[in-house]
Amino acid sequence: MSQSNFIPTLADVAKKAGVSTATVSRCLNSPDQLSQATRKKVMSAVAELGYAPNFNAQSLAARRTNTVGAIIPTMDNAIFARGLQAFQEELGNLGKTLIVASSSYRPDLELEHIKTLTARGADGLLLIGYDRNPEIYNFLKQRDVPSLVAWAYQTDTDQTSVGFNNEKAIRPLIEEVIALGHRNIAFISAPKKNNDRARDRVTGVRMAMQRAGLDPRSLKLIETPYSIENGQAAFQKLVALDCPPTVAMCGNDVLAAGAIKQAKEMALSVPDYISITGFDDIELASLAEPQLTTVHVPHKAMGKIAAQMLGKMIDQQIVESQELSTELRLRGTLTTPRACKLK
Amino acid sequence: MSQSNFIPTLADVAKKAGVSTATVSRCLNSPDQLSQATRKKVMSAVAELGYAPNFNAQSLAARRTNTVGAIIPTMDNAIFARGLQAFQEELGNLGKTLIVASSSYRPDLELEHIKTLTARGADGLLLIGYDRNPEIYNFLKQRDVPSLVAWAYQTDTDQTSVGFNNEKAIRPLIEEVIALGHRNIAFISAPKKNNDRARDRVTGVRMAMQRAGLDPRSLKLIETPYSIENGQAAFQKLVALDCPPTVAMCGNDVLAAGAIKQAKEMALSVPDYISITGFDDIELASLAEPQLTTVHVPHKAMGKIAAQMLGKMIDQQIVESQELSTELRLRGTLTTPRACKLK
DNA sequence: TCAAAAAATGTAAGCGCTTACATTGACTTT
DNA sequence: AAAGTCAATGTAAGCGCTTACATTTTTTGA
Repeated sequence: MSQSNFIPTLADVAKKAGVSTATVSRCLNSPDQLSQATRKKVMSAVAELGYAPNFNAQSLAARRTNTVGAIIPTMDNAIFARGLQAFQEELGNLGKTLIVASSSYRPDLELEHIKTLTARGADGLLLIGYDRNPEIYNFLKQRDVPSLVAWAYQTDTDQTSVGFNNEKAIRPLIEEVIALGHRNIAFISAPKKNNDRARDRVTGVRMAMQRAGLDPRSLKLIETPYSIENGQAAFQKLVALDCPPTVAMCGNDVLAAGAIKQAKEMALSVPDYISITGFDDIELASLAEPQLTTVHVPHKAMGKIAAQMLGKMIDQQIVESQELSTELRLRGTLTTPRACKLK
Repeated sequence: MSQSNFIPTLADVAKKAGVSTATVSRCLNSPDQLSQATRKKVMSAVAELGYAPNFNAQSLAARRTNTVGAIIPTMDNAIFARGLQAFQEELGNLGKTLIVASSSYRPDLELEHIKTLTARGADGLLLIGYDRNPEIYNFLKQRDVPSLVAWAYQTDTDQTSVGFNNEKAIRPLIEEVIALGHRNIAFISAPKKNNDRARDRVTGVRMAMQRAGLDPRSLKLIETPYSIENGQAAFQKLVALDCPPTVAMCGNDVLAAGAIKQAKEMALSVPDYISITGFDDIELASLAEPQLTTVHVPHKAMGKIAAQMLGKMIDQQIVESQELSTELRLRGTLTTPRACKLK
């Protein structure tokens, strides 16, 4: 307790202010219960000592942490980084702190993080997508921790969510592709396993093909984790095919960026030789050359709304799932297929 | 305590295993102190009850949190997102959790977050850059919280850091610019106030000009926060000048991307009419058209090393600041100035 | 003016852990 | 066989807060 790094406690403040610890606690948590005079006394003691409450003690005693956890696949993807940034800002407004963990798209890691965050007493959890072991949902229910699913929206579940329906979101895009005359379609997707968003996008494409009288099984599908390099590799595989597709639709913009890059390296004209589309509309999309045709997703808004919803859920309020709308962004990488121009 | 959402405590485990709470605690924290038999008993009780320690109680009692805090300007910038992702992964390996806060480049917010994170008992703090009120450093010292500065490296301070010297990092780039014959140079920087990294880059440029016999005051400097739009606006201002520069050097790649975009919109050829350079070498850089000449920074490695260093600092080990090296990436956006080709 | 109600404050029992210290046996030594 | 070691475990005192309940003070109303 040398004067140099002495950390004051509630009791120190109480002594200095000449009141009980309960009063100090009240002064900090519900000031209106105190008389003006006492409040002033306490406040100046707080200021003088530079007191800051010990968070752990606070949480332990009050049984709430004012902390929410978010488990995202990776921060190293603009869409999550951006959404999380907004999420965190709004959380700050609500007086809550964020703890982030990333699962690297691995269910086992996700489970582990969920347990850790729960042990830390997270008041609520933000999860990405629906797909996970029911065991996890049971655990959450058992622990009574509210959780919000983001980046996805489904109606056939009681899990609250904020996001969009991926199947529906990709629909205008695939319909445009088909309308332009494409019949030889490829899709570069993230691995569909454990990833409902990726899966729903593919399903959306297949359904539209069916509706248009095309054989959904004719879709050339490649699954590969999101990254520029993987996008390049997948694209290369596609154009090496006997009968290369006239359009390479991509599960997200990062993959699409890889495809564009590879096309350039191979001196294949986009979109004249082959069209390319993305999903997400990150900055990259409008910076690419030509600009990427993609589906715009309101990541920032989603993060903000997620924070508000989770805040309410933590306060035991009933919250309805919220569907956000996405928007087709037609830009330069999509045109009619090479074989049937002017068809 | 209904069977449904009953959360077991240490005491419950102890009772079930027929031992004292101390034994259970030891079993979890230093198992080798126990006899094989007891350990087994305890472990199975733990498993049976699905026990997980309450983090807050743990921290309160043990006076350490196994948590580190990071305060970054924004997650919404690939460099920090990437660095942080690596930081967090490595932290996970060390059994520590990360709490992130973002300051939005505002010193007041940074201070506030530092206080919050300290109150939460963060065992250590990751900070970006050196520039901050001495009051903050005093606070940290007083509270005895180890802190590591990243994304910068300076020798004339006792604050431990991991990063690179921004002045030095930009040197090969500006020297190349000058060597190519550019004499009318512009620099689009982030606001230099409270941002040593931005400032050092400008200083580096000025110093090189001086060394080359150019007047450093002739540097056309624009300060604007990092964003594509701001890059565009700044670039527009530059080319509207009576005597537009032959090269627009940018404080980072995001600004540079904006500049390239604007150049395209104005149909000004890059690099023939005007050269553009960036800093950071984010994915964008090699995706742009033409590819951006920039300075490569090892963000991922920095994040990882930062975690290791901070881990050691928390364990009271002495740690030396570490300098990382950057590398010039000459690509397509830089060439000789229009006025003096073949000079 | 005085009892009753309301407001302000104090008392003290935890919250779920860790850990210094005490205790208990089982083994060594001599 | 007594004394000393040492490993394994138990006891219990906190860690710094919150909050139910008790107590005191002030306000109110008739």
